[in-house]
Amino acid sequence: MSKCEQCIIKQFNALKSLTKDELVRISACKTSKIIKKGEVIFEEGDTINGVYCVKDGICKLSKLSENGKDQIVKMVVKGQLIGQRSLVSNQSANLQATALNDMEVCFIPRSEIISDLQKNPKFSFDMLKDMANDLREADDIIVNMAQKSVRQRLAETLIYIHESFGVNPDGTLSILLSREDYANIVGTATESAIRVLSQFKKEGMISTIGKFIKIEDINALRRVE
Amino acid sequence: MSKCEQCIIKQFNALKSLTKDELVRISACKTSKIIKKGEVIFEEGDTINGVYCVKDGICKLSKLSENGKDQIVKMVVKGQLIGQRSLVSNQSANLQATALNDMEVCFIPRSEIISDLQKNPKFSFDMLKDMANDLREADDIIVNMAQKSVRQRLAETLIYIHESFGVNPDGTLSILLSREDYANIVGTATESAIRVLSQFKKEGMISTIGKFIKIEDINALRRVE
DNA sequence: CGTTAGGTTGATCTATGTCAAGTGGTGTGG
DNA sequence: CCACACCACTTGACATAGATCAACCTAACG
Repeated sequence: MSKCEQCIIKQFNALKSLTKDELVRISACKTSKIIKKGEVIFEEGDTINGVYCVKDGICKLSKLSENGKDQIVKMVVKGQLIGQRSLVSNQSANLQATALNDMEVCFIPRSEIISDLQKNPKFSFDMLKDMANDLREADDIIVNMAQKSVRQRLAETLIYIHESFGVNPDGTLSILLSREDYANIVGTATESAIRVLSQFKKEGMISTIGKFIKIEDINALRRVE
Repeated sequence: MSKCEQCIIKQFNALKSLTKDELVRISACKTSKIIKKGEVIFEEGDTINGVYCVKDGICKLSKLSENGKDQIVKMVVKGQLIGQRSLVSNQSANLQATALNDMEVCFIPRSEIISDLQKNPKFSFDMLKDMANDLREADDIIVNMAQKSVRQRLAETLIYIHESFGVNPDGTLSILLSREDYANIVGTATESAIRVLSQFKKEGMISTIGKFIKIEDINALRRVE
């Protein structure tokens, strides 16, 4: 099993602020898991008892509503942590995490991390920063949900994915989402998302290569009103 | 000027985890302000350079969207802090804070608080908990926005206000909001909010006493689909 | 091959946004 | 103290984005 103190992934999250000793200790009790595409890492109500550090792959955090849809709240990629919120507040998960890719994650049990949070102020300050950032994004999403049209939200989602998660060599979005996933991000019916996407295609803003989407005119997408 | 170490308000927020010495130091450099109803404490883009501790009154945190509406994201009452997010991430405010009442707040400059955050792990852990809580609420709001009707959201808003902020002696909601405020919380047009409220009234779930709203049948509100 | 899941399109229906008109209360300046 | 203006509120009529239901298509996969 690889060692946390040598893991480059930690550069991208709060774990970078742990001391070498702390990392060695964590390394000793962490477990590494492979998660298949589509598999659920944890669901709403689960007691997670630790955090996951995503070494590879992508997952979505979503929440089921009574009407059966699940709203995607955030996407998490390589380098980020999941489960911090539950860890800190010591509550069960309020979101479900589902792999969108095959993933590789490390699980660090609660007890280890909590003691570090309480002893290493740099570490907890870093985690605070991450959470502050998530909070800001969440607030922005609330405003978008309330005030923008499906068309606008979908355009922004495409731009966001393009800019945050990058593209494949052929220029297609590196993250492959189903039409239903897109609908669940913008909070609309699948058919509506489909219609808007084909509209974008007709207007030349995007194209499709197989199942993949390629953004052809990002500025046009930005101009969508 | 009153002293932080003796202030009972701090019980309700992360400041309770500061040591007596830290509180004395903060007390020495804090400033106290009276803010009139309707006044803006800070707006989006402002560099706040500190946190506000709400000693009395209530304010709304909102964000303006391009179309001119401002979406209310959170309401803050006596005992809570505002500006933590910006403080931690060292960014300008992404929300506007507006007093809904006459308020009394203490302003604590950034430099003081930051050093405590970096030295006192109990304090930063407490703030982390607060922020984790905010984040959870924000995620829940996203899901509600995406999946529920205006009628449902408004019903839930009334319940939320009733349970979180309490009632006056005559049973009316202690927080007085305009119809526009209600609309801006649920993210709808003012006229729509008005219509739904009068519907609730017609159905006997709420009544009005002057400008105040009284919840008559909270279970019926809970049952709103 | 048949079966299945995802995708697409068309035809409605409905919640909600928008515009417009009218009411009542409240404060201000003459 | 009145009249005016202003603002929050209310209600009606209408327009429309988006949900829902249904049919069908295509590709993957046993």
